[in-house]
Amino acid sequence: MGKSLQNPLDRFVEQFGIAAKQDGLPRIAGRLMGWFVVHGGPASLSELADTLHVSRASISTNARLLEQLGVLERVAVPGERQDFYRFAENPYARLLESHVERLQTRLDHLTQLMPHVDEAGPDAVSRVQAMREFYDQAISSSESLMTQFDDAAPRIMRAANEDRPAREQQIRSGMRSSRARRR
Amino acid sequence: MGKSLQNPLDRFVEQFGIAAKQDGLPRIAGRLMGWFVVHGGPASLSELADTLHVSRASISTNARLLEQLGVLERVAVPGERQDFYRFAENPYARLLESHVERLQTRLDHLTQLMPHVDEAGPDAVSRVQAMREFYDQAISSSESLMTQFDDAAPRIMRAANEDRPAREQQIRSGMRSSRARRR
DNA sequence: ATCCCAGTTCATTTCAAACTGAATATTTGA
DNA sequence: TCAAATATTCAGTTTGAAATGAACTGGGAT
Repeated sequence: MGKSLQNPLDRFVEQFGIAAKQDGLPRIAGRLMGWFVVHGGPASLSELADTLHVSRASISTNARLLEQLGVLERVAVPGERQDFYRFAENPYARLLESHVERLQTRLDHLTQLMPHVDEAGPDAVSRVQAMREFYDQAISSSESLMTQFDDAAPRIMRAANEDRPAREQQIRSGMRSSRARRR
Repeated sequence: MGKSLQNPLDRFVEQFGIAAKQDGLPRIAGRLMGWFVVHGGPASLSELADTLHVSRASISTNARLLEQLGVLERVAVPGERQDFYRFAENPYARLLESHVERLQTRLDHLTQLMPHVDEAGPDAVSRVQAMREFYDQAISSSESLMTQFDDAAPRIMRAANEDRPAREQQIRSGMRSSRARRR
């Protein structure tokens, strides 16, 4: 069993499954996402259930979850009755949006705490303030990152650069980076 | 049962516990962290086990986990044999470091995939490249955020501003922010 | 109208992680 | 060195989420 570890593509799918668990998503959602990163789609639910060796119910549930998160999109294939999903053209802005929402919730908790924390002493007040500041900065940072992956605003800019592919700048700076395999 | 929901301070501790689960930490680790944000410490393991109503074993394990993450510090209290923990002066840089490490792992997986992904077609190559770029940017963003909360570099700056408290700038900009309770 | 096909929902099962109590190790003080 | 106090480790239990199979729903086609 576990024969899939040989093939690099399958291995990647499994790695994504593990990674997903680490940030609170079901393992199957991660494997689905990994599969679509590689294979793109469109793919039907039955197809996916078959290749990932999980029940159709799980695929259905998790595909809809990923659709919710903006990672997958449902597309119609002419002459086919089944639902098809494919990897969204640009899921990144949406992913960041979800991330920001989580951070915002934490910040809200801290803010709700503020009026009551003084009864725990003046140090408590500054600890909470410092943490609020941290989340505030983290949110700003993620929002700023979002704009780099957002289709809406950049579309205006892109008019002036229509000759080159939309993502080229991103990809090039990725290539330039020496971050690969460091650590 | 569940009487703690009345007190805002306890409620906050529980909220932190839930939040911790969402990013893959044990619930008790989150509750501990929340408790220390409010109460600061130093506190002994027995004390913590008592006030959070969990076993001493769990406290021990999770306190060490948080120590590992740089959230808590072990301190000696004169004349006491027990270990005492307190909230770290500045856990934020460390927290970001852990976050960056996780992102880096994902990026590594993508990089390892690169040499094999072309067999899935040219679209696969650009999807993986786009995702690598996303993680690359996310890492840069978090690292840049890190510098704002890092004690090491700013310590040089601070020499010129020794008259005012170290965290003041952070706190003030937190006050200025109008992010609270939006959404 | 009825049959078929595909997707969703739901009750149940499975499984992994968290938590616990007890045993063990370690440290401190006499 | 021994005894007392404290921390850690570990085997077992509990818990909750994830995954499943089966029942249900809806929507085309015949």
